[in-house]
Amino acid sequence: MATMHDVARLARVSVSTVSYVLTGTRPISQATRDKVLAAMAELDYQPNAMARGLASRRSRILGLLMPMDERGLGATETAFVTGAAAAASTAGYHLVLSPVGGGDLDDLRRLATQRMLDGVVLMEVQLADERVTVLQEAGVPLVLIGRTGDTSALSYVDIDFEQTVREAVAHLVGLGHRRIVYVNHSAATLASGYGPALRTRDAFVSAMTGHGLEPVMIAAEDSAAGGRAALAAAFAQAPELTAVLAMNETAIFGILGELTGRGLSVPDDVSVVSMVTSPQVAELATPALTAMTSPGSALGRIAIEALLRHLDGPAGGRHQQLLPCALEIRGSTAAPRSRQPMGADQ
Amino acid sequence: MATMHDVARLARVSVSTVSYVLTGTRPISQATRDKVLAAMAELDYQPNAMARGLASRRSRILGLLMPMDERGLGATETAFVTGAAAAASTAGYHLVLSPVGGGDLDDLRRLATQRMLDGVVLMEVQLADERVTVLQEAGVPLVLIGRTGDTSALSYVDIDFEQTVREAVAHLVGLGHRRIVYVNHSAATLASGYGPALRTRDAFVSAMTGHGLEPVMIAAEDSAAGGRAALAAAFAQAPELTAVLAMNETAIFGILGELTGRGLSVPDDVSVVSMVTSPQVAELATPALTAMTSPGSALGRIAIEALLRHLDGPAGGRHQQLLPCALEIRGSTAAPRSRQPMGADQ
DNA sequence: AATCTTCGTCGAAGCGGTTCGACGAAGCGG
DNA sequence: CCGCTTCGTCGAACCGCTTCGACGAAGATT
Repeated sequence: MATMHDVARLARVSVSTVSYVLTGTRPISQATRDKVLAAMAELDYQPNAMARGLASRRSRILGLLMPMDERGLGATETAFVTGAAAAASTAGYHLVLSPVGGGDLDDLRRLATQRMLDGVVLMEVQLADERVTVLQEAGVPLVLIGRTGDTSALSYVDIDFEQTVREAVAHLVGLGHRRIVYVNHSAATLASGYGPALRTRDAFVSAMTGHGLEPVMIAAEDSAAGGRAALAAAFAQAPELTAVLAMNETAIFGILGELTGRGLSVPDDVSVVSMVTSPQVAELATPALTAMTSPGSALGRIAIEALLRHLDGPAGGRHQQLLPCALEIRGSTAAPRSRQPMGADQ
Repeated sequence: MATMHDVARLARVSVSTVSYVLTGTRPISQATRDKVLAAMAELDYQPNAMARGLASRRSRILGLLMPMDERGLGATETAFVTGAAAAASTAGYHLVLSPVGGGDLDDLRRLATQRMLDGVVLMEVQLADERVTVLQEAGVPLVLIGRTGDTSALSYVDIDFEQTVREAVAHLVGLGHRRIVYVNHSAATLASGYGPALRTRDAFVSAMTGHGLEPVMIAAEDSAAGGRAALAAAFAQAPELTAVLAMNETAIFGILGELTGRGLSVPDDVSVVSMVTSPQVAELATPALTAMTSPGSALGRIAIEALLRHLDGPAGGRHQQLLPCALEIRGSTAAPRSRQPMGADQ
């Protein structure tokens, strides 16, 4: 393994010159630069990341802390990760994914405090998130995906749930639906302060009310069984429902199964819209689901770019941005059977 | 940020003594150790990972190179990752996940060659995998999940596909099925030399032949549409089929949809077994799928443990191990309608 | 022409640890 | 009682790179 000294000797320059060629910190004449580059190529030189990190006090490693529960990562999260990785790589940074579950805050603290990470992107932030506190105390630059309850001081990128729900509801209302049920995450999730669940709930209420319609929300466990139960509950509360809006990638399959089980056809009897859903998952269902597609990879890229800005200038200030999901119409929505489309209010 | 010097000064010992307390490389008296530990606690000392890595030539970081395609990570892969992360953490190592796609071999080479990773676990290994070559050239200790074509020189952990297929077939045959179709990954995937697809194909042929039955295999694209097409092809080739064995988590939903579309009921008309499938996914379907559950987290743990053994003693030699999937019977398999169970051959 | 910048390069001092050789103090057998 | 290990500790030399101050050679300024 060649070192900088080897390169310097071969190129007949000093080590510092080699370093300047590498980092561009000081001007170097073209002739010298060429000599050095030739020597590096000949020796197949690769800088030692540890030494570089120690001397420069920057590891050039960014952490992406992601949740890893038993359910696995959806295509949405994956798009997010690849978007972030690409952005980091472009900027010459490595992105390491750390599967810190809820429990191991200590592990997180260690990572942050050992100066191994220049900055961190936090996924799936809770409204009150201990990890944020830990990282702030450790003084690690931070960008959130999602928002804490108090959004004042931190940088974040998040899905614009309000806008997304509004669009989804408008789509259904535009088709002529009046009785629309929103299937959210579980009651426990809501109680735990999961931002997306709470925000969409509120947005749904306000969107429906805005159309002069009555909002009905059902909480569903994240499982197929939960979806089936939720649909039953929905019919109990709103017997004439003609459309279901759901933000629960797991439950939605139960919902569809139960619909079929009741002899109801999608979309003729009941329209279904799935929110924050990747095209891949939407296509799994028969018929393919009309869905609000999340801006996954853009979200990842923007988060990393904001983080990098923080590293360069601490004066950078906060970056706060919301991105809406895009409506993609597939086979699971249509005008309700019993009425004409009403052209509604948009 | 306190350094070792600060700790040494406060404890009135030399830096090397502090280091020995930390690493346990040399004996230290209890009295001194206590003084040092007290000083560390008081200063809230955390060793600097970079400095430690530079001096010791070990980063204490293990890499897990995982594929990140658009489809996302299944629960199977996730279990794998969490198993690996837990094992690494127990041993005092960090595990970083690197989402290296197919393209960026350079990025991989850089990571490996910059001495940032002590060792690497490679997921989703192809029969002929360039990444293996790159890493071997870089001299990075390596453990594979999956196997290359030539298994002689490398350490690996893999699913025992032969055994898994044999069990799945035995289950169906035991129920009385005679016409069983195997839905594999796509023809392109097979052609690309994807080990699991090839091994299960061979195992299926041999298992069926062993029962005196004719093996019928269909290649399916990894999509719901692919599954539907595959089922149509299956009925074309084997009109009286009563059971489908599938190893394609995506296509299986299309298969189920198409079955329902044809007015066939699962499991009464056709039994379905899904291979290398997590309980979470199996439960998504209605009825829940009888599946061969992969030993995900065990696989991850074992891979990391083998890797750590490589780091300690290069004399460690290879570690090669196969783990079978466990049959979990749910609602998608039953005796075929037209015949009695036959008690078959086990 | 003398002085002042700017440019390009060098040498050396760290960055925060690990590790090796050395060395005094005990503990030991003979 | 003496020489010989063993134990516990220290000092110093790195690990491979960045970065700062210095300095000679040009080019610009007056």
